[in-house]
Amino acid sequence: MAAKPVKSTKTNKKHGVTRDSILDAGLHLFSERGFDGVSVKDVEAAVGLTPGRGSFYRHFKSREELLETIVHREVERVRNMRDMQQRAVGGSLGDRRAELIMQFRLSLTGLNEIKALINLLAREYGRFPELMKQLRELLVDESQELAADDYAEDIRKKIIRGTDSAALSAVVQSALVGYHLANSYFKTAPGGIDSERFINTLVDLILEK
Amino acid sequence: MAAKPVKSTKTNKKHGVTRDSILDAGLHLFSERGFDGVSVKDVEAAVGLTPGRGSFYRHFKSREELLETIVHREVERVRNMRDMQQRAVGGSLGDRRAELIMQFRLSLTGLNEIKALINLLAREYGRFPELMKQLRELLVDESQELAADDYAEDIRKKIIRGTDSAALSAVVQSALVGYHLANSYFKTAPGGIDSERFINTLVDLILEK
DNA sequence: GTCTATAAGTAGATAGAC
DNA sequence: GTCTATCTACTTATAGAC
Repeated sequence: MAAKPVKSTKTNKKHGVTRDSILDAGLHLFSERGFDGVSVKDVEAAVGLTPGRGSFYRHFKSREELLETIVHREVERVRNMRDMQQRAVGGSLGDRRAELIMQFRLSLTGLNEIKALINLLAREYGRFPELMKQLRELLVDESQELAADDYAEDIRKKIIRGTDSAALSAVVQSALVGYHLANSYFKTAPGGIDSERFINTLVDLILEK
Repeated sequence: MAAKPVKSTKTNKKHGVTRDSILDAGLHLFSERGFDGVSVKDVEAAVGLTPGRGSFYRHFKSREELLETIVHREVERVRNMRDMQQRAVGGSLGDRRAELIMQFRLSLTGLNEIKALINLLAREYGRFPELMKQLRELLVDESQELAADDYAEDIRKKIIRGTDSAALSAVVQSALVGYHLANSYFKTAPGGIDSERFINTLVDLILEK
């Protein structure tokens, strides 16, 4: 299994550019200017290679392979982060209100964390369906189901309002995502409402009493 | 005032391609493939000109001018539509619940109407700030203030819940926009919740009792 | 692992004939 | 109003020297 010669333990970078530095630069460039707005030349320049000399191709076989690698790495990174946080917050206090507020805060900071990834894929809408699917699973499918289960229990206990826990989960998630995107795309909080005020209003809305 | 010679009443198209047909084609092409994904050649082909011959430039001085004209036309179109609907629904029934449901339905169909425009500008994030500003005014600033006024009155009358009408307006608008975008970008209703179920849950949430 | 050089293609835009 | 022809610039990607 460990048959490869001992060149270096992990990132054998000698003195040149690391694969990771290309991934980092690519994520931010693609996110800011779109896939077509970033030439291989731009990426080379960003990591300190002489622009236009094609040294990029020693690291990735094409511009498209770079994009795929970036998305995959980012999705995994965020999935791990979310799972860790979830374990940390889960049923920590008896106070459901405080717990919801904390959860919504984490949702917003989580969305902020993958801002660049969302941006990147939103730009390339319809062009890389396979990559889009990865984002959907992470952002919608997985997140929403988990919350819906909690809401169902709270509804039984008459802690939160309503009867349709799945729909409630969709409303809450949509509100948080919508708020985040309005902030992100228009660089202004909708109606000038800051995130704490937004979260408080949302929590008041779903809590019974 | 009416000094121009009587060439033709409105769209003097002789027999060639109309300016409007280029705008229509441009909107849909840009929306589907992004600004950089659509060459002048593509636009020419779409309206029946020989691709690659540059006849496009008799109608618009550049590809960028085409984009600006498209956005301006679309924003005006939707603003007019919204204002007409608003007059039609305003205080029509004594039933506030039915009225809210109707309003949210109109919001969602309105968002659907400008799907192509939203798509187009979301792709070019950060590149055409002036055009983005037009969309924000239409979609966030104008819409949200109007709703907030209604909510403030309803809160006084104890018809709807909460104390912060501006924040409530932001939550509602964010939920609707978030729901629309999830549908639009992932081509699947979040959590499999259809729009009527979503709207009902949202209305139940904000109504007192 | 980076450089030089270069191939082959496509883009936006213009001038002028019809 | 459309077509022919063309200029210039830039793109992805490869081959081979160091």
